[in-house]
Amino acid sequence: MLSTMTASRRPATSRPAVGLTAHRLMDAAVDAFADNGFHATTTRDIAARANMSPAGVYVHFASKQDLLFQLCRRGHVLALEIVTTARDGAQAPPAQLVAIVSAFACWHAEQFRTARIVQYEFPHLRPDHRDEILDLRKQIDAVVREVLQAGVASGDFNVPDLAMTTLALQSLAIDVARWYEPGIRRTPQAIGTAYGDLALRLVRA
Amino acid sequence: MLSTMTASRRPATSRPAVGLTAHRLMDAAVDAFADNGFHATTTRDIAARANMSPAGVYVHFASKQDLLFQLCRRGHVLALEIVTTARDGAQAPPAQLVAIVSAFACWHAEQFRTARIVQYEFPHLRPDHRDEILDLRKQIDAVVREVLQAGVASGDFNVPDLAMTTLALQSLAIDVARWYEPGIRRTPQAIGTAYGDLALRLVRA
DNA sequence: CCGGTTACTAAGCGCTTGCTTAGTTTCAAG
DNA sequence: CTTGAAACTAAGCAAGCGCTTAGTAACCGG
Repeated sequence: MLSTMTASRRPATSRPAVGLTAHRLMDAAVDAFADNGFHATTTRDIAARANMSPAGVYVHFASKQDLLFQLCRRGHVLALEIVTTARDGAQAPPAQLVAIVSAFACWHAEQFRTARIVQYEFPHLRPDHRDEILDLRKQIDAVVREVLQAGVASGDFNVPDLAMTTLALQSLAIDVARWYEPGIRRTPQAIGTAYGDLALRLVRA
Repeated sequence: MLSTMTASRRPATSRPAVGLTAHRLMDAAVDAFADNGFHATTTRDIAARANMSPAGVYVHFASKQDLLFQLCRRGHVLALEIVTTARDGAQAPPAQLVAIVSAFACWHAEQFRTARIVQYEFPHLRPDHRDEILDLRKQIDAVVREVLQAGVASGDFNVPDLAMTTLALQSLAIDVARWYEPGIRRTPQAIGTAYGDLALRLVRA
C-alpha cells in the first residue's frame, strides 16, 4: 500500500513522501465521515480531531471533496488488494471463493469506518472522481465473477444466474459494514469464517 | 397501504385526515433524502419539490428531523407489514422463507428510495426517535429468526449459526437498496425471485 | 547570514442553512 | 356578514458553513 509507507518525520532528503500530518488528517477524516457522514462533517471537526486549525487542512488537501476522494480511492485500492490476495492464496475455486468472501467480510468489520466511506459515501463524489472509483469497483466485481465462472466450469458450483450471484456474494460482505460495531459479540475473524461458509452454501452444486 | 389512501381535497367534513400537502411534502422529502442524503438536503429543496415556499414545510412538520422521523417510521412499519404478510401467506418454513426474502428484496428494489432512508438515513435520527425505530427493526428480525427456527425444528433447514444467518438473509435484501437503480436489466420481481432462491440455498439441510 | 519554501494559525469573508415572524388568503361555522 | 382557525408566503435572522487571506515560525541550500 503506497499510502501507508514510511511516515518519515522530516526526512533527510527533501521528499516528504506523503506527509505525517496528511495521514493524521486522513485518519481524522475517516472517523468523522464514518461517524456523521460526509455532508454532516465539518472541516472544523476534521481539523479538531487532527489537532489542527481549520485552515491547516487546506495545506494538504484542495477541498473537503478532495479529502473524501483520496480516502475513497485508498479504501478501494485496499479492498481490491485484499480480494486479489485472498484469491491468489488458494488454488481451486471453492477454496478461492471462501478465502475471498471471508477476507472481504472480515475487512468490512475490522475496517468498518473505511468500509462505510467506500460503500456509502462514494456516491457523493463528483462525477469525474466517481468514474475513477467505479473502475476499481468493476475490478473487484470481476475477481468474484471469474472465480464463480471457474467453479461452474470445474463442476464445483451450480450458479443459475452468474451476475446476480456475484452481486449477492458481495452484498453479504458489504452489508457487514452497515451493521458491525466494535464491542459486538463476534470478532471480525469469526464473521469472516461464518461468511465464507455461507458463500459456499450459495453456490454449491 | 395506509399512506396512499384517498387524497381527499378539502373534504366535506372538517377532518383533513393526514393532509394532502403533508403527503406531497413527504413524497418530496423521500426523493430528496434518497437522492442526496439527509444532511445534504435543504428544506428549501424539499419545499421546491413540493411546490411550496420554504416556510410552508413548518406548517406540517416541526423540523427537518421530524420529517425524517415520520418517513422513517412509515417506511419501517411498511417493511414489517411486508415481511409478516409474506410469512402468513405460506405454511411450511421453506415456503415462508422464500416468500419473506423474495418480498423483502423486491420491496427494497421497487421502493428503493424509501428503503434507502429506512436503511441508511435512520442512524442520523435523534436517540429517542432512533429507539422507537429500533423496536420495529427488532420485530422484523424476529420474524425472520422465528421462521429459521421453525425450519430447523422441522428438519428442513440446517443452520449452524442462527443469529448470523438471520442477519445474512436480511443483508441480502437490504443491500438491494444500495445497488438498485431504475432502468436496470432486472425487474424488482425478478430480483425477488432470484433472492428467494438464494435464501433457500443459504439454509437448506 | 541570507532568500525561499513549507507548515501552520488567527481572523474573517461571503454564503447558505434551518427556522421564525408578520402578514395574507381561504373558508367553514355561527 | 362576522369571526376565527388553518394554510400558506415574503422576508429575513442568527448561526454555522467551506474556504481564503495575511502573517508567523521553522527550516534548508547556498
